[in-house]
Amino acid sequence: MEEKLDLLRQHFEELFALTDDEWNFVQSHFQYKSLKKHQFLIQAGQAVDFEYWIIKGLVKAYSIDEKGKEHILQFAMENYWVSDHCAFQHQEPGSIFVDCLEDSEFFCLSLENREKICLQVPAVANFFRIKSNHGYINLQQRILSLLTMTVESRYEYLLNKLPKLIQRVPKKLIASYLGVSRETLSRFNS
Amino acid sequence: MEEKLDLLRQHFEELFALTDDEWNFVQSHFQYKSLKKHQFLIQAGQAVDFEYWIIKGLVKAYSIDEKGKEHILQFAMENYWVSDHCAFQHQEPGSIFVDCLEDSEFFCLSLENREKICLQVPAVANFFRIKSNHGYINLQQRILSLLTMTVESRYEYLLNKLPKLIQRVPKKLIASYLGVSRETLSRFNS
DNA sequence: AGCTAAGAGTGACCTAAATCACTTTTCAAA
DNA sequence: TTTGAAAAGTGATTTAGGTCACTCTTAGCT
Repeated sequence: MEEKLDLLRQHFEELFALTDDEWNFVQSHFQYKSLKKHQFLIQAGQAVDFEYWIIKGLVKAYSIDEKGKEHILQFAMENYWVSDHCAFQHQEPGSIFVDCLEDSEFFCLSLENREKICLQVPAVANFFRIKSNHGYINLQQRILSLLTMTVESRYEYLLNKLPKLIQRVPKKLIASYLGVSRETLSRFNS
Repeated sequence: MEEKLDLLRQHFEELFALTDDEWNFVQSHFQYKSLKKHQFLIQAGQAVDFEYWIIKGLVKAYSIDEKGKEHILQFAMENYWVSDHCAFQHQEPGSIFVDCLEDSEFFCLSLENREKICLQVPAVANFFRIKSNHGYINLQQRILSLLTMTVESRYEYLLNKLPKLIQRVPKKLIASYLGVSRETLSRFNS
């Protein structure tokens, strides 16, 4: 467990250094969780008590439409943060699912604890500020790619941006992430 | 100008209170700018020196594809923050345009000044942390709406979410925001 | 008030991608 | 090592939405 917490500390300190005292305070607000492939981290309709930092593994966050079709909002792996951020922030029942594509391990942070460590340790507030900002920028680029690019160039762009991800994820899920049918994506690869 | 700065202070204090000293420090890092309808706040290819808080007015942020077609990334009005966040954060030439749909006024914040006030005043770091988080949540919902909803329901959703905006913006721009052609949107309205 | 230009509606036609149906390949669990 | 299920490929058909061309309407400007 010590090494796992070290990874988390390194993750924080990529942006802002923490004193040992600060880190001890911060780390005491996380709890550990481990799940097997196919298990759910978050289910629509249920309370979303945590955001999760992924120590190891791979998950998909997705919503299911009226026709039962799955739409991938995000893939998240080592060093990523994942949650139903909307439900988490407003402390209401979630509307998306998050499940494991591989056996995965997480550090869990409740909203109360997040606010506590942000108010207590300014470096942590700044960490999440910068992280959120990066996330915002990424989502803006994804929106632009959905609005401006063809399916084919969206796929190439993703291949280029996250090559390791593609190896770990079935193509039908990539298709869903790109907003295109499995069949159409298949016709481009070949 | 005093009343305008008061508006900005109110905006900050919606989330976290500031002492008068803190506020004086913070506000000294902003500068005022005013533009007429059709003038550019940001142009692709040029440096993006600021993020902008909108005191009054309405702007559109958009990118232009190879065919010269405009794709709206964001509309922003009173109390919104707008920039080419990606270029701003990385201090590189921008890739989007922002221009005024109405005469508009702004408070401008440079990256250097933003970091300065965030490190100096934790409440400001927390303010931007929460704001970024809200922005992230909004963009996730927009992505989901692009992936899961039909054009018609995306339009209804937007009408419902930002009714005042629709009144101030030509429908062809709404169409562009929704990722659909002017003609197709027109057929739904009627 | 009159004029220009932008915005908006609408019909005809076209195309990219969805859908459906089926086959082939890959992989993991018994 | 077999075997059943998930993943992936592919052909035929359908369809939502794009594009083009034109008209009608609205809003600034002088």
